[in-house]
Amino acid sequence: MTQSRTHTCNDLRMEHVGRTVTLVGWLETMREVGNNFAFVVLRDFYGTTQLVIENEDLFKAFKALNKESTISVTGTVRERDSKNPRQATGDIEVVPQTMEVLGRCRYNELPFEINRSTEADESIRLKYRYLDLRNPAVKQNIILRSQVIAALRAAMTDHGFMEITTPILTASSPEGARDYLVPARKHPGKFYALPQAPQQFKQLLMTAGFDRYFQIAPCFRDEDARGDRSPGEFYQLDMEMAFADQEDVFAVLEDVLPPIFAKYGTYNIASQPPFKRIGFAEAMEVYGSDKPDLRIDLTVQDATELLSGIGFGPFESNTVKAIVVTDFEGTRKQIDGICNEVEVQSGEKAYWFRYDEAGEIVGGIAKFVQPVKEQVVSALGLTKNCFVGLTAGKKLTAQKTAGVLRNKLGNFCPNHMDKERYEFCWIVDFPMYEIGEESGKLEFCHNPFSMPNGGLDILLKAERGEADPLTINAFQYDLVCNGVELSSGAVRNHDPEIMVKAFEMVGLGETDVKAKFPAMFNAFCYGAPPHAGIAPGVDRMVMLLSGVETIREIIPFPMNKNAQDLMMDAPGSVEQKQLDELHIAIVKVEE
RNA sequence: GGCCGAGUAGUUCAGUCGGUUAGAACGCCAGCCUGUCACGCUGGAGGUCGAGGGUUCAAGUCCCUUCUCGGUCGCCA
Repeated sequence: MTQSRTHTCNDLRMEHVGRTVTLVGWLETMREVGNNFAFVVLRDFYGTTQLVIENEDLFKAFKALNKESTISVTGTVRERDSKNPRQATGDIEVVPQTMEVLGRCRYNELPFEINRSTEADESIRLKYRYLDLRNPAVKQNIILRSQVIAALRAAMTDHGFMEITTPILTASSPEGARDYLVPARKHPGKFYALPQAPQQFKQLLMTAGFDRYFQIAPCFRDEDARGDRSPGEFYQLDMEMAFADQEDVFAVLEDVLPPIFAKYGTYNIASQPPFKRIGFAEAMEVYGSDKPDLRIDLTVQDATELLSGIGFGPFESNTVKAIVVTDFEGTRKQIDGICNEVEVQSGEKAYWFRYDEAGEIVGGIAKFVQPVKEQVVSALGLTKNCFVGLTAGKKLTAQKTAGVLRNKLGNFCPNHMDKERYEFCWIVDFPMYEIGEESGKLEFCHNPFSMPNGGLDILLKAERGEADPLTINAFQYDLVCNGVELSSGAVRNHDPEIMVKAFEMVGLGETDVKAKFPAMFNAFCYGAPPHAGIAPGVDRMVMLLSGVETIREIIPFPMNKNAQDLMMDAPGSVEQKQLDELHIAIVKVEE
């Protein structure tokens, strides 16, 4: 019978000296110093403890073991001759009298060294994720994830929200991302779909009379991966409130998120409520992005009138945007580097000139700016030793490129960006409709569930030609933190009549609404409460808090870029019998 | 799907102008070492240079094809 542990590998301190203890864990390393004498590092979830082997039999037993075997040792705690201040248990060591092997590691060579696993090739880390996770630094991100989720649950519950689970097997939704389909054995030729989000269910919960719902909800979308977007599945803090509007939703998240960011984040400073609110149009105009990083104090100015006619080709009959950077210190090479990065990321060129110490326009496109120097200096408010970054193109292109340039300049200039904090903002007043690039016709800009600002009246006005549909805003909002889009939400359209009218604007009608969202449309005909909600991405939140570069670092068992689980070997083949039961035939398609 | 980058020992990488037996560090194995903690010292094993084809007297290196991985754009209402 194995003696159970009396302490963890992070427990023992000077006060325990002289005690007999039992520790369990993984054999991390063995340092032989002399004959029949060695130091062993034992590691468990909580930490590490040094063992000293002085006994010949034990020495042989340990030497015969491969690293990463699990063992149990019973021995005496002793003060160390030479203490290690970098180890929590560094003042003491344990002298084992007995050692029992609990789980032998069969391999003397591992795919990578545990404590340096992050340096290994990612495919190998993913295949041996259970070894990768033994690395305390890797494990820490998963611990953080667990703590953040626990804190979110507690905060939401405190605010009167109730966690309710919604179906994982549901119906395919006609719009949005590509669905993951599941064949229905009892219904040949038909399919379930995994939910892209619990969107419709949470709105139905509101209609059913639940007042405040939330869920740490798994969402499934069959779209290609990114550094900050895991393929296949991700988690949202999904929430919805009945008889509530935009202000109610904002108030909840402004209350819930800052303390959690301040407590668990790499940086311990977070925006205090109320978060800054920026209209979509203003965000594009001033920050060149609908997810501005407010840690950067630079803004975009319009310089179309000023510079489009100065004879510089790329500016000719285009919108021109300028970003003025005061007290700029950068070499020609660094400026070229920034412009090059902008071009790689946006596909558009950035231009520049400087207003130097002597009050001269120099560098970049200075030659073209020189003749209008006085106007430029006064219009852009230039002070000596200024850098001016410029972008051009059609309005949206010039704005977006300026947004990329703004980020690059901010990250380059420490005096224009205080990185060590979390800056939240709301982006509000998204347009309800846009002209589709391919169709050339009016389309929903974001999603058809949002309530138009102005309700039925504004839609009727637009129908009568008294209002431009492109100026209609939706009660829709994004929460942005440090340039990352954390979530989208909206006041929902809970009125069947307004739903139909909203669809009619884009050439659809009641039949389409009923066909696409039958449950919701029918439900709303039985008396629906006005409701609003939002769904911050849990993975992105944890990513921001931990400061890691890729989303895979904060997912316990991530898939690779091609949506494969290398550890479980998924997706994999199945037996013919399974396919037969599901009425599925595999057909080879010639490319 | 497009573009960019990478693929050489168990791992991370180097490998010049195409030219001798493809190297280093860590890991592994053996020996030595009684206060190490990235222990140290000595020695050793370990390679289909992602795969296939081509050019050449000669290819890790040049050319073509292809596979895999990562980044990015498309995509993600």
